[in-house]
Amino acid sequence: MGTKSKMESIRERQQRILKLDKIKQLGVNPYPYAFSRSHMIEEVTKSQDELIENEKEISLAGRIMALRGHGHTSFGNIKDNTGKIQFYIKDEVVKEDAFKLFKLLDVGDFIGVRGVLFRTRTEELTLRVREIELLSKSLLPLPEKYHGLQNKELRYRRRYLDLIVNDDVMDIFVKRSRIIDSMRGYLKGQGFLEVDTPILQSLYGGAAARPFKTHHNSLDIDLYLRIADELYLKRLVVGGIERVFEFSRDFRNEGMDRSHNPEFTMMECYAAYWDYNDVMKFLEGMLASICHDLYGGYEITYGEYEINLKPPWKKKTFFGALEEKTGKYLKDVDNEELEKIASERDIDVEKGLSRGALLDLLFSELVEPELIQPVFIIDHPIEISPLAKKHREFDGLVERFEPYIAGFEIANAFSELNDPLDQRQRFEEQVSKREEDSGEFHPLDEDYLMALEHGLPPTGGLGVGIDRVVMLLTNSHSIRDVILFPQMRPEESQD
RNA sequence: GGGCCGCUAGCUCAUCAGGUAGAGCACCUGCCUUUUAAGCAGGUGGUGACUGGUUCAAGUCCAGUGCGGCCUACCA
Repeated sequence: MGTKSKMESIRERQQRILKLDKIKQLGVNPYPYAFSRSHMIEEVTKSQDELIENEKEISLAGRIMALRGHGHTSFGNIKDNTGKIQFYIKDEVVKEDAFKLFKLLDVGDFIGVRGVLFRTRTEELTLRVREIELLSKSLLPLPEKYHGLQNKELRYRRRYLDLIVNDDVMDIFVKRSRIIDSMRGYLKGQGFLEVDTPILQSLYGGAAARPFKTHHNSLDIDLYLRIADELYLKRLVVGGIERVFEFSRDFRNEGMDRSHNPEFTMMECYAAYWDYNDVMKFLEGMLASICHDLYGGYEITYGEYEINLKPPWKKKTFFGALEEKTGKYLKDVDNEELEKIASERDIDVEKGLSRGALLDLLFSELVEPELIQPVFIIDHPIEISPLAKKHREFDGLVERFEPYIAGFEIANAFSELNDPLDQRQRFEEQVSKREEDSGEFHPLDEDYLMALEHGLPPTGGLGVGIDRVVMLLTNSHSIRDVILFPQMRPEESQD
């Protein structure tokens, strides 16, 4: 049978190819090179009174979104990146060939039009077309004009259609871009330098996650896609870049769900001479500023919640928050007791979990879901924070914080561990624990330790989950709605 | 990984109890010089995700596979 092409079964495509031939017979190139437009549609809408009054000839370009033919005339709509406008074309107004061409156009085609604005009987702003140019002929039809594209699978796989048809989707990705601009501007305004560090790393680190593995042919070595850029950025602080940041695409070879995509974007930044208190102030200020840039205020709606991002945000210690829920201060409580507390609350506990894992579990089950308004959870147990500096006051804790908003963690930060001998010891503990768990060999990052031994100043560091921030600020409930091309299984297996 | 649900025309969806499929939009033909989910008349379009089973007969029942959605778990 050979390959069955879905395309070839579409009759409409064949119809459009016939039209394409007729267009060529008119001497028209259906795929010309450029078109100069005088206005964007949004500008036209804004200054419509003036444009109508002066009968100013304008030119617009865009995709045909609708056609309503009436014999000798036609109405239609074109859409550009700023909006949509109705046009009106009448056979007596345009040249004969132009009307012939128009009759061969379809919804989905790109056109350029020149003419003068007027208002119809129903007061709709409309361009009376004097000249029309085909800018690109489309062969496949757009989704249905009223219901649009609903099927989520198709929306993710053919995001371009989703963007054409669902304005709110376009809006999310415009906002995503603006959020990143705003964050970058804020960082630069505070003297941070943007850098690029390796994505292909021979040794991965900076987080606890399984990596993607690849191979470099001419070096004949295995490489990993980074799971974090933390260790490289701190090398740069050692190198004298006192404030440094990177928007880092990270890759983690783990499960996917509403808040995890295998590749995602993290903004990490490091500032010499800051501790985690400084970072907290910085972060709340930055997020509030981004929100203000976007919406002109600090209040946002996320699902059923009204959230206020205005600083200062509350702070709760990790164990303090747990104590509120369990009535017990758990810092010095042993594993057996922790397991008991979990099972009393119907939390499934696997046997042999480490103390850190148990605490983490209790926290995410009991505390996390209730952290709706912005709050900094601070001073985590040392077991789950191998890169954070020991707490200046409390034994067994580190100077770390995680801000929670709307029930999920949006960042992770600490006073960076800059004692090279302490770091070595913590790495060694991590490594042996991981080897126990997975049976794999995990080499120490000696190169990073060497950098630390040359001296890292006191440093505050921060990693912000960009996708989650975008979710929060666009009221999106799946990470797939804020990533243009989320990871999907291939549609057809290749033979 | 587990549970539930979905997959029917390009798109959005029907098809109640098994009798070889329908609508709207889109497309084609005709009519229509201010319409806007334009209208009117006529028409084309389906390997019912895929594979197998039960049955005289399967989109419909059963099993498996694929892809997806929601929930859940794992994972920071």
